[in-house]
Amino acid sequence: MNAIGFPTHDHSHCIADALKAAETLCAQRKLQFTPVRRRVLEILLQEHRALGAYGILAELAKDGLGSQPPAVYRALDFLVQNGLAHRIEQLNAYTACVHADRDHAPAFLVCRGCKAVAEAETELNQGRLGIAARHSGFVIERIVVEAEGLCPACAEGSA
Amino acid sequence: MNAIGFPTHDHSHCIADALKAAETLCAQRKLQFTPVRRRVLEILLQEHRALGAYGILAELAKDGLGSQPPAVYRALDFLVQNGLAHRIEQLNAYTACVHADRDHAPAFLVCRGCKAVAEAETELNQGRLGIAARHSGFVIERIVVEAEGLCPACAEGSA
DNA sequence: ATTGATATGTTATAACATTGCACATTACAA
DNA sequence: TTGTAATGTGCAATGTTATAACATATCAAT
Ligand SMILES: [Zn+2]
Ligand SMILES: [Zn+2]
Ligand SMILES: [Zn+2]
Ligand SMILES: [Zn+2]
Repeated sequence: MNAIGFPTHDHSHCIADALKAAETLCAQRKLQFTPVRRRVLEILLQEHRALGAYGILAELAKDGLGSQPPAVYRALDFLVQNGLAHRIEQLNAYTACVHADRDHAPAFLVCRGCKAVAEAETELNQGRLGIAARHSGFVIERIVVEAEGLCPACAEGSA
Repeated sequence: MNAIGFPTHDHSHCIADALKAAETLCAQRKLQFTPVRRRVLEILLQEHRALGAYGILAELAKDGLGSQPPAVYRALDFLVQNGLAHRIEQLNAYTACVHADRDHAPAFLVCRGCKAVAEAETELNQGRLGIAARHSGFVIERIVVEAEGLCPACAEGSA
C-alpha cells in the first residue's frame, strides 16, 4: 500500500502484513508480542484512523483481554515505544504505523472530517525549526508534525 | 526579545509589550479584552513555558476571577482563536504567543527538562508533508509542529 | 525452592475538557 | 434613553484521557 495519501488498497493484506512484520520485529528484538499487544495493534490496523484509548479498550474488553484503562495504556506504550504505533497528539489518540520496520520520524495528515490518518515522513532537524534549534543549542530528540485539514473525499463533500 | 531560542531578555518589558499589543489588537478587531482574558494572558506571559488549564485556573481563582474550568477554557479559547496564545498539543497545555500581531503558523521547541517553550515559525505546506498533501489532494488548514528535546541549560545539567 | 524479570489484574484517582442553563454585561439601533 | 440581541460569566454536573499504587501471575535462571 501507499503510505502517503488516501489511496484505496487491499486492506486485508495491509493488516496481515503489518501483523506479520510486527511478529518478526518482536522476535528479532526478543520482545513479547503478547495477546493483548497483538490485539491492540490489530484493532488499530482495522482502519487507517486514530482511535482513542477508551475506544480500543472497549474492543479489548469484548475479547476478555482487559477491562481497565491500564491494560490498553500499557499495550499502547509498548507499541509506541517500539515504533509499531504512533500517538496523534492533536487527538489524544493512536494509530498503527504503516512501516514499522524502518526507523523514522513520522508526520501525519489528519482529516478533520472523517478522522482518517495518513502517515508520511519528516526529518528531525528540518526547516526553520531545525535552524532555530541549532542556533540556540536546543537538542531535538523527537518531533511532532501533524497537519489538520480535509482529505479529498471530505473536501468534495463540503464543496 | 528573540522569539527563537532560549536567550535571556528583559522579561518585564516582554510582558508589558505583549499585553499592550493584545490591547491594541483587540481594539482594532472590536474584541472584548475582558479582565479574565487579560489576566489569563498575563499568567501565560509570566513565563515562557506551557501551563496547564488547571494551573492557570488556580492563579485566576486567587484573583477571584473565576473558579470553574469553563472560565479558563473560555478565556483560552478566545486567546488561541485570536492568535494571542497557542496550545501545545503534546502537553495539553498553553503558552502565550510571542508575536501575536503577525499572522503565522507557529512551531515550537519544547524542553522536556524544564518545560520551557520557544516559538518559531513554519510554513503550512512545507517539506515532505506538503508534498504528500499536494500529491493526494489533501488540503492542509493547520499544522502542528512541536519539537521535544533539551534546552541548552538542561542539556548541560544532564551531561 | 528461591529469586528476579516481565506482564497483567484491580482499584482508585489525577488531569484535562465540555455541556447546559441561568444571570449579567455590553453593544447598538430604534 | 430604552429595548433588544449578542456576548460574556457563574455554577453544577458530567465526560474524557491518563496514571499511581498495589497485588498477582508466569516463567526462566540460579
Ligand atoms: Zn510510522
Ligand atoms: Zn476525510
Ligand atoms: Zn505565535
Ligand atoms: Zn530546559
